[in-house]
Amino acid sequence: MTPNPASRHESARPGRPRAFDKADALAAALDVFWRQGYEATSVDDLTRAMGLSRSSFYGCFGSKHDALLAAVQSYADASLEILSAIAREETSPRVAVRRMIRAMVETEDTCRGCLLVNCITELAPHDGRVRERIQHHLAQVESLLAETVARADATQAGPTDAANQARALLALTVGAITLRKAGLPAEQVDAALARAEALLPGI
Amino acid sequence: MTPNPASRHESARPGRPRAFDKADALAAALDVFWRQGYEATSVDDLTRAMGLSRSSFYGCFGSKHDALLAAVQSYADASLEILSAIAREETSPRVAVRRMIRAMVETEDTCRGCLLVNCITELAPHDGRVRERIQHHLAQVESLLAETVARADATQAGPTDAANQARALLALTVGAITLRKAGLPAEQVDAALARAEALLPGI
DNA sequence: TGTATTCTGGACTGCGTAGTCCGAAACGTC
DNA sequence: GACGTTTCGGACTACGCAGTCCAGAATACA
Repeated sequence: MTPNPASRHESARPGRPRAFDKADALAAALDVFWRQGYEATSVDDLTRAMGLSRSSFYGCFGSKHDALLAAVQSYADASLEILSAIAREETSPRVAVRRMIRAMVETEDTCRGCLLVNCITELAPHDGRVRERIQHHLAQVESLLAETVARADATQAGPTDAANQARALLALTVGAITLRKAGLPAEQVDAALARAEALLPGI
Repeated sequence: MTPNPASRHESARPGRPRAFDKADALAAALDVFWRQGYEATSVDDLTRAMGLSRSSFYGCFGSKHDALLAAVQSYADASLEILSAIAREETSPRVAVRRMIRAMVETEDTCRGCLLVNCITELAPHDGRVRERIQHHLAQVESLLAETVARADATQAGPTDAANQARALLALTVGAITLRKAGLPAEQVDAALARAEALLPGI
């Protein structure tokens, strides 16, 4: 085990400085996990993509599993930042919801899907730490959607209803991401999304 | 490679007869793939669950990947049979759609999700044979849903609209399966599904 | 009974795996 | 410049992996 993991990640301490940027390395690792999944990714795949030796990798990230957790956290943080920026800046709640869903479905390379969705299907049932982080993120996204939905229709039944509606939108989004990954053409998935969005009251 | 794979799977030929039932063995393999995924499953896991030796496994199924394809096919066939039975027997199109979605979401053990959804996220982008079979199955399910939706509302825009609506329902279902796998409680997912279903016209 | 054919258990191969370890290099500080 | 600390490259370990192979057992057919 690493003797004192936490203290090794601080800055401004004596000794030879790290020759790589930790954030860059994590981004590279995230990319590999995103494309290949956890089990199908070897530490050699990671170190090659990150440009690190094995000892640098283990010294900095602890283990393959810890690196995944860090990647998941980084992805979730970035994703939530994008979504809350939309919620913050877009005055029309309808448009905000549409843009949030589009932002989740249309990543740079749709056949990779969403890292978090990939981790749910591959790992959630038997990996408690991954599951917890993803559940937390899902809850945050759901809240964000629920707030926006409630803003769109102040006359609706109540917060429970807004939560249910937000969860339905979330399910719709996750399903759209998965159908895209299965190879369905973008137009078909978009048409289905548009059809579903148009039917939700207040949106 | 197996010299003549196809001819080895017929019945009534000379020589020592197989000591196990192929369908039972396939069902056991399917179960393991379903729970663990493809990469995380070793051939030892499979042979142990199936009660076979390695040579029996390879002699009968060819390879780990071929076994997965057979399991996927078997799962898809059984799934489609259940759904078309509902479409055939249920006179109310509304109820039929609701029951079909419930049948897809509520498998015996929801934390395993759906084998086909699992295979999409794990394998679809880089495994053409798995992707083709799943795409074919998704198209069949979508057709079935579209027919039922059209039956519910003969006055609607047309077959394209029914297809879009069916695809939206499919996305919703796939998303609900994934959220269940992520550990969201059944009541919450059911409430979201009910909310979404109630809003689709003609359902 | 004899023969051809197929199954079966288990040993075996070659390779890929996650993670460890050590000597040397590179830095901050004194 | 010397010292303490950290990083780095790469060899190394022990094990798990998918797939092969073979000798023997079990059957159908003649």
